[in-house]
Amino acid sequence: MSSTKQRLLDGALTAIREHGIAGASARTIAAAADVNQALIFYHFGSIDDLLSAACHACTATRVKEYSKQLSNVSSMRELLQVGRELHEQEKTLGNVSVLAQLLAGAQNDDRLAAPTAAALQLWINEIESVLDRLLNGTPFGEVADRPGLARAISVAFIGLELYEGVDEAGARQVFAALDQLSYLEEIVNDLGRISRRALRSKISRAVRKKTPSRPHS
Amino acid sequence: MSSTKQRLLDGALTAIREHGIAGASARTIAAAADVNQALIFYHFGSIDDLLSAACHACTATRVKEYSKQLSNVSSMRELLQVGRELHEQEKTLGNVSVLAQLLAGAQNDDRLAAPTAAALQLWINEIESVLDRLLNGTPFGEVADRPGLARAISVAFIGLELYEGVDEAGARQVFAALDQLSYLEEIVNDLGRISRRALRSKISRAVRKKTPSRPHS
DNA sequence: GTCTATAGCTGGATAGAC
DNA sequence: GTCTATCCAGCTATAGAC
Repeated sequence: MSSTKQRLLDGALTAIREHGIAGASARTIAAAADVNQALIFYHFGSIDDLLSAACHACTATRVKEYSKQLSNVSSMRELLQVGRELHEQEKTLGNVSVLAQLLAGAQNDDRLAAPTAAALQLWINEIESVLDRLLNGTPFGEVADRPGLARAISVAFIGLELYEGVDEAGARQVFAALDQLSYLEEIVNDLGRISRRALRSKISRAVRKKTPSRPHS
Repeated sequence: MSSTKQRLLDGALTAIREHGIAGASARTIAAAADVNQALIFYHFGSIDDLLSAACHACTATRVKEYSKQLSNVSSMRELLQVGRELHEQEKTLGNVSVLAQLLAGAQNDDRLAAPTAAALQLWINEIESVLDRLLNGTPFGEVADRPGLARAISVAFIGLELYEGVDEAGARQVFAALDQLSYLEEIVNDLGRISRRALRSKISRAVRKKTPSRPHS
């Protein structure tokens, strides 16, 4: 990989972190990369394409970094703990989630939408495989919509990252509340142990009685 | 209220919805408001101040609109249903959450941060009062961190709004999964009825045994 | 591959006539 | 309060020398 290309990828991330998606221009990116501005177009064709490539590379790296920790997670509480560490690291790295900025920018830029969705999907896949492990063997696990839950967890985290930027104390409170909530999982599991079979059939019935959500595209 | 001021507030929202926070410039806003560009500075002083005022007014209106529905909510499932309606309406209104765009912009603009946090707080307060009603009398309600949970729900919703913009089908899946999850609430309540006192003490013990999250600032 | 230079816009903000 | 006109900084993108 040509060193310039790599510098531009890094510079794009720096620019997003320091100026947000709105301020990630050819000039700020080139300055952050310490590279001539015109080289962005030579190597990537457009700003959008550079941002997309940078976001994908950055996300892939971070998913890999956390993949091992996630593979050791054996409860919702532990998953939350990993989320907390990830959140702390994001804050240290520059107080902004690159993915959240791209998501915001993608709302009104069609060329950014698909690459951003693809980057987010990397996290979703990772979370889904954690859920697979956690839910196997539990009463709820037999009927749980794991892809849906994985998406819910991932996008909720994005929202939290954005919230952190405007209310740090509030974000801490969210983590405290989720921590508390995660204890309910164990309690439900305990209760389940009391009459596991009854619980299982109750869950199946309750969940299935609702209008089936037909997959749609 | 001078009609021009109101037109500018509306125009700012239109511009955010159509172009995102990055494209909400004096010129696009003035065009959407059908008002001379220089009047933004006469009436509001700066773009940031206009955006802040518009965001606050818009959020206050929408909170009021949904306040009655929220006051009738008597279960998590119903709360989710209101969330779904709100989400559908946002989509119809222009496929973008104004608050989410402001939140993204506020990450790197200090003058936007506090007003955005204040607007978001309007939703958080509303959700918190719903939680107060829902949790009163339940075993978990006695120890639940309601302000924290209200924030968690609110910011998760913001994340979902952003996700919708890049993956519509994925967002639908999230709602389906949450719907499914919301049935667990009833099941847990049922189980609780079996041995309510045992459950209550179990929850209290479990939740309190963790490191107390000291309020911090 | 990298540079300078520049075209052609759009940005926030202000001055000053009315 | 509203308008025109304008300053100047910043923007994306390209042309063309090296």
